[in-house]
Amino acid sequence: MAESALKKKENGRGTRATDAEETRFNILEVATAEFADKGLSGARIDEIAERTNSSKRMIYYYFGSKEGLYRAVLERAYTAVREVDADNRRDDLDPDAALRDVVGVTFDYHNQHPEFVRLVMNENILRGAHVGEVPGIRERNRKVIDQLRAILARGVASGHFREGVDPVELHMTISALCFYNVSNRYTFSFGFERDMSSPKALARRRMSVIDVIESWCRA
Amino acid sequence: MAESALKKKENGRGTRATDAEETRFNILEVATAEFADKGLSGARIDEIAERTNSSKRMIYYYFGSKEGLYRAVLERAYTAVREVDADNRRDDLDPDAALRDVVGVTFDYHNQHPEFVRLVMNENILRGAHVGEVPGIRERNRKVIDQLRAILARGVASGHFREGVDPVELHMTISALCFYNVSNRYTFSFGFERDMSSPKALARRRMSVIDVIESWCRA
Amino acid sequence: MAESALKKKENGRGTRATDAEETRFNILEVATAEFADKGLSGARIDEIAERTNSSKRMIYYYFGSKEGLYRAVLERAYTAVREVDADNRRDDLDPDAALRDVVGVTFDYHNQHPEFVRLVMNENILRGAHVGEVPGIRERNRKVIDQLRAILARGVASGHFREGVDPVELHMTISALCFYNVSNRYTFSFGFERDMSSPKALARRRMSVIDVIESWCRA
Amino acid sequence: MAESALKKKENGRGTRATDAEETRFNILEVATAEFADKGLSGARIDEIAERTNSSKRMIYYYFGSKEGLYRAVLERAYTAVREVDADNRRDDLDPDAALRDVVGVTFDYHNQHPEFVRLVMNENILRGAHVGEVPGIRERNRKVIDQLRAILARGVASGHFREGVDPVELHMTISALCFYNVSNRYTFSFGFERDMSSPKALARRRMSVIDVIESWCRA
DNA sequence: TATGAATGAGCCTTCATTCAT
DNA sequence: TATGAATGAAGGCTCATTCAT
Repeated sequence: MAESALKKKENGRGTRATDAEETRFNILEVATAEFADKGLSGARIDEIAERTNSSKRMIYYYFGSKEGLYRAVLERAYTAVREVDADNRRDDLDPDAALRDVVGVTFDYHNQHPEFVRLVMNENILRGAHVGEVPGIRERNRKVIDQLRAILARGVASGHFREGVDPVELHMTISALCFYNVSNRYTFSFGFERDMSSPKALARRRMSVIDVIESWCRA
Repeated sequence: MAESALKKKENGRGTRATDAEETRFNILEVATAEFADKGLSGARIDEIAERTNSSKRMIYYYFGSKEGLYRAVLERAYTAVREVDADNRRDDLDPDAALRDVVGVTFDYHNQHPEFVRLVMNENILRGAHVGEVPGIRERNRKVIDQLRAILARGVASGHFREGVDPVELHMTISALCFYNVSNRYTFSFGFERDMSSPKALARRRMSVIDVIESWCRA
Repeated sequence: MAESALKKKENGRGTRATDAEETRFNILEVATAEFADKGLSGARIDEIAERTNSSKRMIYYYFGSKEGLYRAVLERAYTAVREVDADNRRDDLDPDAALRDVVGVTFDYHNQHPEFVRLVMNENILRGAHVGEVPGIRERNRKVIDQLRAILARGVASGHFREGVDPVELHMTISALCFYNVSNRYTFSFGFERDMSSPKALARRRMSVIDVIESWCRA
Repeated sequence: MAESALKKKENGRGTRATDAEETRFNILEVATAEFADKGLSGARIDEIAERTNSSKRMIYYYFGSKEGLYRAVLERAYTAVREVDADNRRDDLDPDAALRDVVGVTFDYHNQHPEFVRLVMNENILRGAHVGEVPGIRERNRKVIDQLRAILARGVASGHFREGVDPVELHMTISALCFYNVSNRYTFSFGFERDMSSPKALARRRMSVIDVIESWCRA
């Protein structure tokens, strides 16, 4: 992660700047957990400050306000996703395997990052009030769509996939299936008395989701 | 809706009983909007009271606490869904048409009831803290699953559907696709610059979702 | 007790009046317990009403206000004491035995009626704001003092008691010793790790108190 | 008083720390008056805050809750008593004079500190719910008992006092007589039409109380 | 850069009391 | 006489934010 690197960033003048970045980083870590846990209105500045290595005053010093801190948290979460996607190169896989890989990786990321899912849920509760101020989201998404479009094109060319699958629709479908599994875990697993968190249940669902996507694209 | 009926419930003695139920009903309506809008912690009892025909004191008279009111709202929302499902009889449709109907109705319900979607989102933010106290959820869900199981069985028998589709997985898939379209509307439509609310966009997505489900079940 | 008699008071017209008195009586019983338990400000009208056979409205119907009810409770408690004192005739005892009897009976009454002690405590917390409106207190007290004065006089005449003991001072001394044992039971028994409520402890303290009074009056 | 000393506590860095203690002290002073006046349930946080040099918010900052403030007040009152007792050395007085001194000082303290008496009354109304959390009470009391035991022993040795007087019983008797004179002032002075607050009345009662104790212990 | 103290506005909740029937 | 519904005022408590040092 980029943030880990920041922690040890050295400079010639001493340790001051590094301390500042460490403080910022530490606050963000704590705040991410809090906002993901309770939402914007449910989180408490006092509680965040308490779990921090620094103080409440520092939160305002660095982030200006509760909303400013929330925005910084949201941005950091989206940035982390971007980095994951950027890492993946699938040009050497055949279209079908590439698609399965995209779906699988997406599924795994959501499960491994419930805090991201919860932040996005909360942002939608707020009707996207702050997402507009997070830079770079659209660029990242275009890349994601481009990648899917390329895979689809290769699949159509190779006869694996049917024509007419819109890459944005495809992404929305993948995203919905992966997101829901984490976002609605509590109400669904209670209401349908079905475990959704065990490795076994996740593995099974993972396969189902891949299967859904594949059967939809197949020629 | 059942509540509308209550409003006019007649009794021999006059209108008193009806007034109390009207008050309760009115509070629930307003509270549903508020909790769906801002979540449990974001909603304000004062604001709910203001938009009500009665007073803050009456909220506590009838519901005991903010959480008590929230639970009543949650229960009412789930009850409303149950009633919709119960109304639908699909025995006279062929399996394929029945399945398409189920998906379409589910899709429409979510779009027409964003407040339900938002309440469920919020309840998941709260890690399902209150859903356990809403009676009847599991019974209703069993009926939903039974209905899907029957459709799947008929489809397998007629050769339309493949074997091995688990009805709970199927429901989860349908639900995810319909839910996400409303729940993540704000972040998705911003991030991918795609309209998700216009009648045209909804009609298109509705078809896609039906198509996803159908192609997954098809033999 | 006079109140018990009221419960069954019959009249020619039916049961209406009796019901009313029963209601009043029942409210007073419950209110006495509540006010003795929590004090005037700590007691809750709602809770009193709940434990009553009737309703909150009836409390206001019969007693006008929370304070009115409190005054009625106070009056009833003082009336009960009066009746106990009136019952006691000690002319046939020798002065020493009579004095011992007065002290013993007073000690026992306080222990058997902690609710009376607590009501008086509370009234003193209120700086005696309502005791002035309770009729008959002074008359009763004059009788008590007269009785003590007579006993002292007989004792002086017989050579048992010294001269110069003021009957009001004597009553104050008796009262203080009997009252404190109940009123300060909680802080004292905690602070000095001494049981003050067991039959054994009470019997011992009873003897001490009698002894204190006796040795003070003895010639 | 220890608190007065705290007000001027000096430190090298300036006056900040002192300000905080002043605020705490000021709140405690006002709260003591309020709780002594109205009891725990009768006291109003708003009113306390108003009479303070600081604000309602500060009360919660320093004491957490109304009960927390009440406990702090109770502790301070008990601490003050301890200090008074600790000051008194009576080894150079003969047993009789020492006992008279103990009783007189106790009598005076109660009269000069009605707020202490009222706090203890209130705590007993609450059935000693908080006294257990006040540290040091038992230690202080043991010292008081030890002192009495020593006086009694000296008196028995010198032939002034009889044997068999239990020091705890003695303390209870002294305490009862001194406490009652303040605690039941309102109901008693009304009921018996006797002044209990004038210097003259107090002086007279003081002598009586000393006399009661003395005659009880005398050989 | 850092910290403990302080704050005003507002939040959830409760109370004694009254009204309509 | 009796009851459920309703209320205004206030009570305890919490929040995000700022100040003094």
